[in-house]
Amino acid sequence: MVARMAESWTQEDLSPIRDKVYAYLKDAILRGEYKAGDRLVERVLAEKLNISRTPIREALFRLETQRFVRTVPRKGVVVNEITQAEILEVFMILASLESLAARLAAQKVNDEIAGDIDRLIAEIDAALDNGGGDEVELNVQYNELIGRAAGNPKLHEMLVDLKDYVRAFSNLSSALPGRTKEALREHKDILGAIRNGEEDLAESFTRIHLEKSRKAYMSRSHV
Amino acid sequence: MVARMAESWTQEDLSPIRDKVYAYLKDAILRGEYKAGDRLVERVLAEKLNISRTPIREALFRLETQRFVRTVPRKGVVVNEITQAEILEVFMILASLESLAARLAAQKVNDEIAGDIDRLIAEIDAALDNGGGDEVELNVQYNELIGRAAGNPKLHEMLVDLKDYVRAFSNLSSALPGRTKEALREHKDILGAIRNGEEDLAESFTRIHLEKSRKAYMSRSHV
DNA sequence: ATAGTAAATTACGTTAACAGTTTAACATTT
DNA sequence: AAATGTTAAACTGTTAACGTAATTTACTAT
Repeated sequence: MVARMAESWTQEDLSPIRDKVYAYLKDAILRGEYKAGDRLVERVLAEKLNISRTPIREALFRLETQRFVRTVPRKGVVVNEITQAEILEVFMILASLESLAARLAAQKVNDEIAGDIDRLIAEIDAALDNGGGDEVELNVQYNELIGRAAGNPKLHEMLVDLKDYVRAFSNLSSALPGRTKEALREHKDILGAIRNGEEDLAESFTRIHLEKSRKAYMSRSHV
Repeated sequence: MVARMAESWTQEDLSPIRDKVYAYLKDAILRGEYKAGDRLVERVLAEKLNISRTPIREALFRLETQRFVRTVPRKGVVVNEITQAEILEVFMILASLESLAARLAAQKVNDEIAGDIDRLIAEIDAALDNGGGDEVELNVQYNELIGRAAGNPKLHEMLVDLKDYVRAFSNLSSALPGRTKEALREHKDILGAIRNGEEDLAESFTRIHLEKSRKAYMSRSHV
């Protein structure tokens, strides 16, 4: 039938252009292609992506409410420059919310989640032995698992946003060489505590983990 | 000088229309003028406010990223209906972040903040004696004070957003008759703990306060 | 009378054009 | 040569119009 083909086509194309632009720009900022202070000129972007200015503007407004860019009235939008102080503020908030998530996950752990945790721990072990693996992917899985286990989608969403925010403005993408392995081990400890339903331990481990991450970031950015 | 006059004039008119529309719509949602499920038709709003659709759209996009409305592609935007579960999720997050703020405030308390706290406590006492006063204003002052004392603007901003969110979708504006006085007393306890630099106490009081607020909300919404 | 279909209406998605402001270059004057 | 005034280019803010998809309405045929 033609209808089905048309449906799959429109389905693909149903997402407004603004969403694609938003994804493109956010990714570019997260990857460091656009750096703090860079101007994002609507017409330039419109020509580059071969669309009109409107979807660009709409994407920029979304980035503005998430503080990735700031718009100066009548002047334009620039990639936000962020102070070290603000990053430390976010680390503090992250510590609070991540430990909450860990505690909730430990409270609500069940057989299904436990199985998922076992699988992820096994993958982490393998990565630690083989000296690497895809740490980024493991990190994503870790966050997804905790988010699901905590049973609080709103919390998960906020955590994702906050981590994106930190990542964008601290160039944490290529983290410290020794730190990734350490982080994996810390994740293992947290997952183990959650698996056993030990709320207090899961929360403490998470707080320690975030504190170490913060120190690693600070020692790096002071160079 | 002409320059100063011109400056104050442009200052006034510098804010784009979209900001005014955003303020108008958000206020309307917070006041309950637009309720969950109501459609917000761009053209209708544009005619009502005597402007074109574009600033309307821009304001709606901002409201969308803050989850006050949701837009269905090709259909339009409606005021978000929120589940009870999600409100409870937000209460949990609020408890975590507010207790963090209270702890930080207690850590960083100084003479200036202590003086402000004393003044606010005196106002609360007066309100409690006179049987009321402007509780809403006292609430705002309480939040501003804690936000300032905690020295974490990002945290303060998130708290404001989350509270707006809860307020919009729980019709908490006209709270329970007995609850406002109780809340004022709890605020007093928290402020006292902060004033004395007692971190643990400030955090505990805040957790208890939020837990009571949650229960009050739940008992109310189950009617 | 009902069901199915076609037309008209509605409303969003996008584009293009216009208006107003800011920035920058340039010329003029001291 | 420096400073100031003027002009032009660039960019955002806003409007209006067009295209398209979805919904509703009305009409026709059974």
